[in-house]
Amino acid sequence: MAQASGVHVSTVSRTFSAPHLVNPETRTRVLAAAEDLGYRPNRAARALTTGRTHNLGLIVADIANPFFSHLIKGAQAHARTRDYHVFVADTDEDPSVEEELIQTLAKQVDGVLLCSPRLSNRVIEKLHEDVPFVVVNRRMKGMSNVLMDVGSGAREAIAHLVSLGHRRIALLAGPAGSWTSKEITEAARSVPGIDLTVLGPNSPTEHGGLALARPVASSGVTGVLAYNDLMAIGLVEGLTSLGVDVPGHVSVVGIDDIVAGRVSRPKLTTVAMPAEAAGRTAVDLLLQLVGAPVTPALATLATNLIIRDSTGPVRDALRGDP
Amino acid sequence: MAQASGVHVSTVSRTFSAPHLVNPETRTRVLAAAEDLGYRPNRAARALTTGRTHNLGLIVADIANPFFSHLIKGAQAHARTRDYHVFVADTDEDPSVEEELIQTLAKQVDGVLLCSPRLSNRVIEKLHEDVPFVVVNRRMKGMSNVLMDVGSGAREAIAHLVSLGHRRIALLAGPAGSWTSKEITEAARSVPGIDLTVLGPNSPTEHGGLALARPVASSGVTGVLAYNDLMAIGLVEGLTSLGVDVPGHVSVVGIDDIVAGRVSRPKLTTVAMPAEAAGRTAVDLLLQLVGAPVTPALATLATNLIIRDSTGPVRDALRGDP
DNA sequence: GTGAAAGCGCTAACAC
DNA sequence: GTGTTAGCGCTTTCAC
Repeated sequence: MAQASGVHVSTVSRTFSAPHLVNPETRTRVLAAAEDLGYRPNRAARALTTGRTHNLGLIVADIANPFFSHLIKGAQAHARTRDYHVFVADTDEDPSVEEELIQTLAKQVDGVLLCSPRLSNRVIEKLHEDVPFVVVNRRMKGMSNVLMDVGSGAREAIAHLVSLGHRRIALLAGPAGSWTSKEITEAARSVPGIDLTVLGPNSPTEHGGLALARPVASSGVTGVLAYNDLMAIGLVEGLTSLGVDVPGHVSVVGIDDIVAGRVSRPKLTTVAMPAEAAGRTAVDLLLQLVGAPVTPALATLATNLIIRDSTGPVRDALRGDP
Repeated sequence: MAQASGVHVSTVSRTFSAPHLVNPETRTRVLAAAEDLGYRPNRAARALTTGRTHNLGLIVADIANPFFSHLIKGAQAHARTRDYHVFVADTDEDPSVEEELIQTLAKQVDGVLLCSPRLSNRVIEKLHEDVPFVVVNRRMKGMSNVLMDVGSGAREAIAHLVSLGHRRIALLAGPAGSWTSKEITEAARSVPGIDLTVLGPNSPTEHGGLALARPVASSGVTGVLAYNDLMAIGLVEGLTSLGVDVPGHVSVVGIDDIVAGRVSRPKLTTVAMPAEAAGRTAVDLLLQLVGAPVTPALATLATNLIIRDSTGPVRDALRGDP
């Protein structure tokens, strides 16, 4: 490449990384040579000297979960516009996998997007010494955070249930170690005048919800807020097959607003989470952290309740029914 | 690290890449030092000399499409067990983005998984000179392929419609450039005794299906096979809001078997595609290609029809109705 | 079994 | 404006 254009390698280098420092004519010549040799600077080699890999790591609990897949889509699309590639990794909800992943990725990326980590604060803080983080859906002091205001979403959801006459309400918690689950639980507990039952921790999947149908049915609650839509959908399935009508006997609210919730019957009432926006925002925060280690930033994204058909008024027969 | 353990760098190197060549005692000492310094060999630097990056590229049309997100999950999980990281990129169905992506990724990975590419054969063949490929859901001579037997799935679906008395059938095609779409179309055309209308190309999304509700309703067909579940779901939504009952007036079959199809009402009859398995298989083929450029392999994965509630018998009133 | 030296492809001073 | 040199962190002959 250097000899193909008749210049020294350093001139080739400058043509790509600091074009203004090279004579326009030379530049044209180098670019032309690059064009027909199909030459592109090797990013790995470049990383070795600059210390910038132009890669990002993105770690989620479950790639196939629609919430995360939208987040990934947003993050990846945004990263690409900034000339960054992104490694995507799935922990399968396993904290030890999460830790291992961060460690092996650390040297290969300029920063990592940690989404809904299940690791303890202590471990996250330790790992943070090796690589910049942006933590999504968890409050971590000293790091940039992208949070969704799921607490107020949960309060809104419960207020909606209360307005329909529900007093005995169940909260289906998410996985252990989930910040979101803790936020929801606290928010729900802060609502006065209701009789709250917290069930969990649970696997945040359709199957996890399905397994809760019997406990929910026998608990006597008339309203349910689930950790996410997948669980809510599983619960509705299970309840229906038990002969419990939704929303006739029990009202169900999910969280996330995934497609499956919009098309299931009854259509799922849910707290919408801006997953793609979270991905974009997280990339922004991470990239500004990479440029110059500034003060960690905190972004909070609004959620909002979408009322559909899985919630309805308490039936007289059940009011006060133990 | 070298001096921390009192040995030369080359010994450290050997400890990690060829442990059997180093004295057990020395090895223990080096490993211990690595442990408390948190040292890990820099993969980018290693790649520079070995030519193996231990990275894979994975390019899909739409990360948020459940079919692809499951494929990604399978590929990524399997890659991790082989000590590979994976870059995931989304083309948004845009061929030029696809090409650019492959080019920037080429030098950074040992190979790429091209899923449902929209590029022309010629361009793919040219790009293949730069980096090994495994192509998923498209037949490409000279490269390893992972195919799903969607042709026989489509035939099975249509046979099912025919057995219910349907003769006037519409096929909702997918995006231009989609091999799968072409396969389905050919398969459908090969079925004798039906009156087939092909509508498309279309955007392979819920919205794409929704937009087809009116054309389908006015076409007089009684059975529909859609390019994927997302479109089928959108179509059902649109049909329903037009007062057309599914499966009363029109029977609908999708392809993929995503969660949303299982929970929508009516539950969607569909051709199940083994997305996760495809991801795993593709990684296997790619890795064996990387080791030693062997003969490209071809893997064909079976599909199967899942009959649910969106298909039913033709109603007498409509039989023969124009 | 281990050290020394060269080199992977690039960038970053430093000369000229 | 461009060439020279050194060096990023590793692997890989080649000696010993």
